[in-house]
Amino acid sequence: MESQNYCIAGRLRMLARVVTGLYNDAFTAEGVTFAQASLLMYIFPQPGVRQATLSKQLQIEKSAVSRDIQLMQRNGWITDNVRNGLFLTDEGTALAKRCHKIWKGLNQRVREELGTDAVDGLSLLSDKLLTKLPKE
Amino acid sequence: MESQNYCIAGRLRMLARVVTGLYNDAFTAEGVTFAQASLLMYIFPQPGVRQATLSKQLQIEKSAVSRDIQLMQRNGWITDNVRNGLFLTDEGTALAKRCHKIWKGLNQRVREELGTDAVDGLSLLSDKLLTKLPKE
DNA sequence: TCAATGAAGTTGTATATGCAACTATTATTC
DNA sequence: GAATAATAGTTGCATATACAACTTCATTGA
Repeated sequence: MESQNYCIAGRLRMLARVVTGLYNDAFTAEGVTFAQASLLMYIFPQPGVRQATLSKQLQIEKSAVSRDIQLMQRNGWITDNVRNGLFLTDEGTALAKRCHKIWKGLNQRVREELGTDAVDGLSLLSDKLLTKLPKE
Repeated sequence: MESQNYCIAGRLRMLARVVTGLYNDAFTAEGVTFAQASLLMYIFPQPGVRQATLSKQLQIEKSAVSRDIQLMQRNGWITDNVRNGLFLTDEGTALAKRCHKIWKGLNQRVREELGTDAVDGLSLLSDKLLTKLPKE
């Protein structure tokens, strides 16, 4: 092999940019970004979830979560009193469901196009990266 | 398998956040972010490279490249007359070399900790994602 | 030559993130 | 129960990105 010394971080960041664009396109019809749709879909099945929990689950810095939540609240998708756990409004709930439908189809399609091996490759990488390299 | 339906985009984005943090830490001593170090290391071997080329190589939107470059220019790492190709200043060149040294060690270490299989998994995923799913 | 095209860059606007420092809330210990 | 420690959330500040619209140049035809 030749280019077998590419940058792990650089490659992952590039792929993240590419798939983000791909997924974002699928959600523009709903007027949400993928990041927002993702949060909606994380909150939906765990009503009352704490920002700190989402921060760990998604590995997003707590201040970033705080701001994402504030934005979603301004959009009317999350109720007030954020410090006592997160709850979707009716509108937020409906949106989360529509996003999930979109996501399910898209993610399935992407998995098929990538193929089992590539997806398994991601799973393996993911496992190693999240368990072997956590901040000590 | 159970959790075999995770979100491809979500996972990639999470991994990108994690490795970004890891690589950023390694560059803080030099006062650069990984994103900046990466650009320096891309420009170094291709003096006079165009923003449009970097945009394609890194899959970063051209306006984002433009702003990254402006910032690096303000930092004194890139010469003026950006519209005629990018050139590192002496300071930028020296910094690029130091960054490359840091990167080489870190990336090697990360590769070893991840293991060949995980890295191959990333390579495969990368190949599929960049060839099979490009914006039509 | 000069108008039409197209590529490259820039700028307005917005989101997504991170780090540090600060505040607020809760839990622990004397 | 009050002081202290720990956890959660927020805010100031900065970078990284994206999309759309605009500007600059360079190319190409008639």
